Amino acid sequence: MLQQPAVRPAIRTDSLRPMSPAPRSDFDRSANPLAQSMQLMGAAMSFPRNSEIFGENEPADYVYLVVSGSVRTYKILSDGRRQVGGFYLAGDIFGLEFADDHSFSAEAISDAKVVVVKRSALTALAGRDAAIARELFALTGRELGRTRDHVLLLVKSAQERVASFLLEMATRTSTGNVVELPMSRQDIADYLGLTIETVSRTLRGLETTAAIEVPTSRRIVLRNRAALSRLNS
Amino acid sequence: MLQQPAVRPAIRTDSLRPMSPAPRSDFDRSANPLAQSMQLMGAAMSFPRNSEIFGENEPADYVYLVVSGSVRTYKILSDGRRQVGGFYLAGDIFGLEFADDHSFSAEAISDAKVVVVKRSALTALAGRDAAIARELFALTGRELGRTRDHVLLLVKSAQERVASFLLEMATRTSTGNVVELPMSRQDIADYLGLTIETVSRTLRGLETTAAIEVPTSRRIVLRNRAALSRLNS
DNA sequence: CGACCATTTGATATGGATCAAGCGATGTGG
DNA sequence: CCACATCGCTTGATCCATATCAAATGGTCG
Repeated sequence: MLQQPAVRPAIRTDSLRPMSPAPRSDFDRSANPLAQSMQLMGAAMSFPRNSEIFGENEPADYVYLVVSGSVRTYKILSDGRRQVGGFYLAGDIFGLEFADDHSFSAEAISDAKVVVVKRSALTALAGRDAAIARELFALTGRELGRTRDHVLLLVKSAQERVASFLLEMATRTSTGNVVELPMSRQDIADYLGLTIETVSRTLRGLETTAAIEVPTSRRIVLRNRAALSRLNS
Repeated sequence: MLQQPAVRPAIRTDSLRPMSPAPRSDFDRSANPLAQSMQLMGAAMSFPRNSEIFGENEPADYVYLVVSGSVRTYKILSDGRRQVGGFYLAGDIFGLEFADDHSFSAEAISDAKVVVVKRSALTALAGRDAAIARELFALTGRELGRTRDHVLLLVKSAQERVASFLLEMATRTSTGNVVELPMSRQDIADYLGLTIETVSRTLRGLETTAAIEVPTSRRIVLRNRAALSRLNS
């Protein structure tokens, strides 16, 4: 059901160092002033695939910017099931909290470079710089919007959930009609509130109706966006 | 399935007037500085039961504070189903948006008094008053937290959803173990992503196990919170 | 090559939806 | 003030989408 027991490496301060020249998938940090500031203020860290970045109930003293790779946030429910709260790709900011502690855990989906900024430093900067404050507020608003969409996703049929997910990923990665999924079927299932079997079968179903192609399990080609959107609700 | 077609009264400016002496269930506005400011800045309006306060896709030019009564926000999905986003009781603020338009509709569940504040006025005030800005930010954080909890709710079993809902309502209304529900079974069902039949049967089930009592359909007595919490996940 | 792990595929079980009545409270017109 | 219509809720019978259990397949890495 749940995948491998989470490795839990201590945060490795030896990997704190200035960013090296950007590898291919690094985020263009000139785009977003908040991400830009975080780059300047923060420390770059590397997290190997499946390693924990922070844990639920740990103090939320840092905010994180994905430079490369991708990240999932999740929560383990009392019955052992895992609910994935969201996926964060290069350029995305995660770990934003309003309470003292994190309400989710975060793990690297693939080897990830992340810039880590002290939350207190960020709020202090927001106090001095109104543009940053606005940006931070807007970011929170986007996170809220995304979470509201997640709620809507979870009341739809399996087909609708998978179709919505694919369209969302296509928008976020914007590589034409080819979506490279960084996450496993289990991650997708736990995000959509389905089982891996249902995700797999649903993808197969969409392939059968020629809405998508699945050349490899991590690569999906959208063949008929209109059909997917029609399912989208 | 969906209840009566929404009445759609124009906003009645004749009800714009200073607050009269608080009726019994009015919110104690001294508690929250943001609510306090909204009281001062805003106009009081009354909305009859089931009337629309704002509609999805309308410009989000106002923010709302519930003075008395209660409010639901919701969205109609393409297949006609309704998803309730949340319930807002006296003292709660709703209608907060970060885009130009509302992403949900809002209706009065029972006759409701609401204070309406221009969004631009509120953001202007936040620009001048750091305490208000903080409060607004914190409010957004709470809304985000509540929405994240809603996500977690929707992946649980019917029993767990209903139990969680009852516990949440008990916390929010804090009338000991007696919960007076302002909303219909249909409202609850659409919030929990279930049908009214399932909500009804699940309440009956909880009653059978002596976790709750249901003296009238709108009144629930929590007899065994521990049992409910155990279901809560 | 062989082991391991993710994914797919198949067979069956089940929780909640759907369809269909029944029931009780509330309000309305005669 | 009663008979009756209405509406929200409950209860019952059946169906179906997705979960669960089980096994086969395929890709990756030592």
